[in-house]
Amino acid sequence: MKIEKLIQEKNFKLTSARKELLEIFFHAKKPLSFEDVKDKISMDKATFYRNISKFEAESIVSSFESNDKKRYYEVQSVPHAHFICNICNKIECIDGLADLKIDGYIVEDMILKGICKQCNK
Amino acid sequence: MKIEKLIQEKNFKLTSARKELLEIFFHAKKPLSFEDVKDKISMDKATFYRNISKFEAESIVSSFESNDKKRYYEVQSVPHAHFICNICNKIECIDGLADLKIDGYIVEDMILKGICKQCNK
DNA sequence: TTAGTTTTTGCGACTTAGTTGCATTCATTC
DNA sequence: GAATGAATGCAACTAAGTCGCAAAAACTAA
Repeated sequence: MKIEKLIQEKNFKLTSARKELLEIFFHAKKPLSFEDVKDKISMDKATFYRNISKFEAESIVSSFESNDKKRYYEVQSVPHAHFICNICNKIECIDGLADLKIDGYIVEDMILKGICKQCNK
Repeated sequence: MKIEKLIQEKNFKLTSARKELLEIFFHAKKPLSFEDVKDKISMDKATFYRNISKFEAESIVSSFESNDKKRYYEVQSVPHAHFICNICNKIECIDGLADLKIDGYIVEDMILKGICKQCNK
């Protein structure tokens, strides 16, 4: 099971909270907030945030703030941009954008805001 | 005085809170949060947020969330991107990026995150 | 100028995402 | 299968932003 292996590689204790969390994030098609996760599994928010913060420190997940004051998390995989709709607040992953070079800066993440396909009809 | 005129054009009452706020934002070189503003002038946060929200509704200012859970505001002028440093959290305006076209979407804003010039030394 | 109406302000109470301290429970190691 | 160090859950807390309300300021017309 690759999730168990990943946890042990990082020298984290193998707890069911961690397994459940990573299970959810590895199967998610889009970034999730704590609210999204707690609808799927019962977990104290302190446990969620403490584990997520460890996962981020180990570069297993990455995160960003959306329009709704919530932070969204996803498993780090292929670099891609995120589109946040200013009308419906939906978050979508956008692949295939050439990565941006700006002199002297390292661009690690790109967030686009505007009007999504659904709302632009 | 262009600020007075602007307020009156929008049919807002000409109060000193509004004049002071717009004065600050028109002269700012980068987006500001409420915290930044209250260091410059004494203003109740409710007054700040209520006025800012009116300015946004009238497209006088625009805003985005940063890494630090705060919202940053600036006067709407030439469209440009923002760079947020993941290390020092500083926000910079980035001009001269070609605007991105994505089929079916309207891109209104671009936020880049990564490592800024200062931190990348 | 003033009297009347409406809008804005400031205060305090509230909301909500996220954090922290602490006692209990659990995973690991010998 | 005990010892021990880390992880969990709970409750209390923090901080950005919102809301209701009474007082104050802006505009309007006489």
